[in-house]
Amino acid sequence: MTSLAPASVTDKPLRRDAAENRERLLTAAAMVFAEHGMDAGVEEVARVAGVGMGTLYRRFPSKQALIDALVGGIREDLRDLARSAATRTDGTGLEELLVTAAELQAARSGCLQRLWDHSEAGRDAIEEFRTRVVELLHSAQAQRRVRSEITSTDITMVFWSVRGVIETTRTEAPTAWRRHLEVLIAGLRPVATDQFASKLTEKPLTEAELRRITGPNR
Amino acid sequence: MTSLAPASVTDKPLRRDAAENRERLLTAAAMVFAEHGMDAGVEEVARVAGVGMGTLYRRFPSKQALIDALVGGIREDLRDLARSAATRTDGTGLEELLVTAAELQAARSGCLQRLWDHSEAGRDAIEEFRTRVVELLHSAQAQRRVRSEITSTDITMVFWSVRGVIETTRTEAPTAWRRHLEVLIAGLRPVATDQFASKLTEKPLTEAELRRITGPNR
Amino acid sequence: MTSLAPASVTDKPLRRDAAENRERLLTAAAMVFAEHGMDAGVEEVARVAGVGMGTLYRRFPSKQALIDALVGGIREDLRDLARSAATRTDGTGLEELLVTAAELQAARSGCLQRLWDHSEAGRDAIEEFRTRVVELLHSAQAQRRVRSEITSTDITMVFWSVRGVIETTRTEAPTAWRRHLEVLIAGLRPVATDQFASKLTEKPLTEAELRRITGPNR
Amino acid sequence: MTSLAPASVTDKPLRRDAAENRERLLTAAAMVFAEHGMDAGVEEVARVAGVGMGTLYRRFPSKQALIDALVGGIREDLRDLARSAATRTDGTGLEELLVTAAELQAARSGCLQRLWDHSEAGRDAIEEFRTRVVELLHSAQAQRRVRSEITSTDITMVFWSVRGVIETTRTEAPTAWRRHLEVLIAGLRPVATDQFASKLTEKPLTEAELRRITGPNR
DNA sequence: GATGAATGAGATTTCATTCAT
DNA sequence: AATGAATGAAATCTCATTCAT
Repeated sequence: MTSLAPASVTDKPLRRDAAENRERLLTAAAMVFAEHGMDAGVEEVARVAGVGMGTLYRRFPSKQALIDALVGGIREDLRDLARSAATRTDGTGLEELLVTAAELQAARSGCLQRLWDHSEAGRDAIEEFRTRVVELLHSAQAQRRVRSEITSTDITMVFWSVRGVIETTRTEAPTAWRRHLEVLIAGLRPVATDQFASKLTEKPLTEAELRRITGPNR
Repeated sequence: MTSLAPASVTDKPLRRDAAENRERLLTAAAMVFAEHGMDAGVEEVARVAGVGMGTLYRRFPSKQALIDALVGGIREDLRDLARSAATRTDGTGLEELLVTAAELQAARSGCLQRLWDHSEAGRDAIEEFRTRVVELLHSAQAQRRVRSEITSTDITMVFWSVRGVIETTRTEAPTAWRRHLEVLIAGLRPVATDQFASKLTEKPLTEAELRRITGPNR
Repeated sequence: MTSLAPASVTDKPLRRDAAENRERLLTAAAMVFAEHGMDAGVEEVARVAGVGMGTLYRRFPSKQALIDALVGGIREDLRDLARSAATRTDGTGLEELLVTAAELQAARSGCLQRLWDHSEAGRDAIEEFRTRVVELLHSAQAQRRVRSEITSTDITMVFWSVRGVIETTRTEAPTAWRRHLEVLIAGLRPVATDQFASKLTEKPLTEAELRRITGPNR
Repeated sequence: MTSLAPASVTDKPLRRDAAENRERLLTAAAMVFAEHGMDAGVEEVARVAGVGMGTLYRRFPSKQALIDALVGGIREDLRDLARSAATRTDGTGLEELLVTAAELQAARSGCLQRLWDHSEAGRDAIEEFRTRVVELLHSAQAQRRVRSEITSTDITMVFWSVRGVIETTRTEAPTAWRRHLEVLIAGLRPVATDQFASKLTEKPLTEAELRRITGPNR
């Protein structure tokens, strides 16, 4: 997993102390937002990071920018997880990704509601992530680990779905989502031709709809 | 489905106009919170309801109380949906409830994050709801519509899970959750004995954990 | 002289207490800004007005809006002074206006630097003011009280010029501008044909330039 | 005209690079304050000067000190202009000074409001300036270029007055003050004995008042 | 000596709640 | 009882000044 928020390659590198403070602020923000939600004050974030308010605002020009940096970092981590999963050739990469991405969401709860929305931060990363998901899905389907009806948007909805469980259980049962994910994966499997075989009858979420949800805010 | 928020039976009945204002406020709050989230101001709620701030605070002693009333109403509606599903005797009641409860969550998005937490509002309703879920699950399992490994906490997590999809898609694809719910239900089905049969290996969420999540805040 | 800030005719009238607070805030702002400049904090304004911060921000959505209201009020007062001066038929109206407008600037020092700039507040009033100045100038010239070379922009510059004296002297010699205005008016008088007769050689400020200075900010 | 801000004779001379930085900072400050007013941040000044914040604060212990240095420089320039005007023996020195001092104010707009106040910077220079103005006035009066009623404080108010025009017009009509100054000078001329002869009736600003305005802050 | 990051007090603005009309 | 104006604590953000590198 990469650092919380690597400096963009186009910006001049930060001085070492500045970069350190940036990391501390992102870590602190992750903690504070995870605990109190994104309504938590920036003062608390600065306090936890052990820096002054001015430092926070020197590194991030607004609270929103801080949140964006957090979200961007998670999205880059998601991309890296997808790359890693893509190295599997036996069709299990998708399942690996479902698990590792859920672990990531569980570890970074606190700004998950921004993770899947229009926000610009980490756009490239999330685009690559989605491309990898398509490939991983095809590979899984080729190996008959996932039935052919399933679309990549169905997989994307699994990430959203897991988020709902994580946010509800994070405090009291922080690994409960693992059980739920097993049920979800079971739902993706090819179906035996039996009495209650669950053929999907609803139309999948279209790519266009997905882009309206996660794509750039028009 | 019951009224949005019937006065508790222990309170003296409100005058008719007062009761009307109460309903208007709850309806307005549902709309406003659905659109702007619970960070929306109470002034906006009062404005949409067409009443003054004083009236809002006469009916609900705090913003929290207003939210609680909303949540309580939804919980009572959930209970009613469960009662209704319980009238089915063919084992399909659980599936009916999963769908109707999701429809309810979709219609009442805006305070869903409070729906499944500790809050006191509608406690009795949510307790009865859970009892009914247990019965419905047993009935479904008796009819082999759901495999025996599934526990009632697994079902509860389905509600939480659907919430994640609803919150992400409500604006752009308000029925997308239906497709996802199909996948989820497929995951509950008995598994054919084939290569990738999805035996659940993770331990289910325990009743105790569930109570720590949704039970009274200690 | 009109009230500090008459409610615009298009807005619904304020409740009496609200209107009172509005006036108190404008009066307080005039005092505070006059004393400490426009850098003075809004908290001080609220304190002097004897109201809470929230009240200030209920009446004026931003500090800028408060300043605009002040400026708009002064501009309306300027217009009224011009109207009043216009009732004179003996050519002395212009001189009356120069004096009364200076008195007004002296009484409302504190936001004078905004009085003559692009700001939108009281635009109609300032436009009428300028029209009246043209008429008053013509009348004065017809009576040979002002020499014919003088343009209305020369008169406008007299207002700006007086402001410079007022701002410098307001604390220590609050009526010093009266003497200076006499010198200025002497400079407007017809010139006897003597040795150092001051024919004006510089081109006057054009109307177009004047509008770029005081007109709407493009 | 002297350098922007020669080091005080009592300080040890600065190293050449330090002196250079000092000049660059003063030049930058003049530009920045002229454009954005004295509310402009010191960071902007340092940026324009091409030095770091630390350097700025090494040269000037506070923002106020920077402004004082600017003001002091302008005051020394004013003194030099007065000295230069004093070389004229034909009574036109005063008029020359009025023009050149106005040109200086126009060129150094940005801290004009501090130029004529209590601030200590360049006190000696401004004192000499005032002495020269008295001499120049007497000379002009001896040559009948200025009428005898005019006092030196009247002349001082002309500088303040011109400032008002410069500050209002500097962006859009940077030479408009020249026309106004002509009107002002006309107001100083001896008056023909005609109908509307402008005898001055207001008492002039006294020396004592002037000192309260521009003298040391008690 | 120069740099620019860090500081934190103070500024503006918001909003849940109270209260006079 | 209803209204909406008033309240003020708390939030976000700025910037003159200090300090570690």
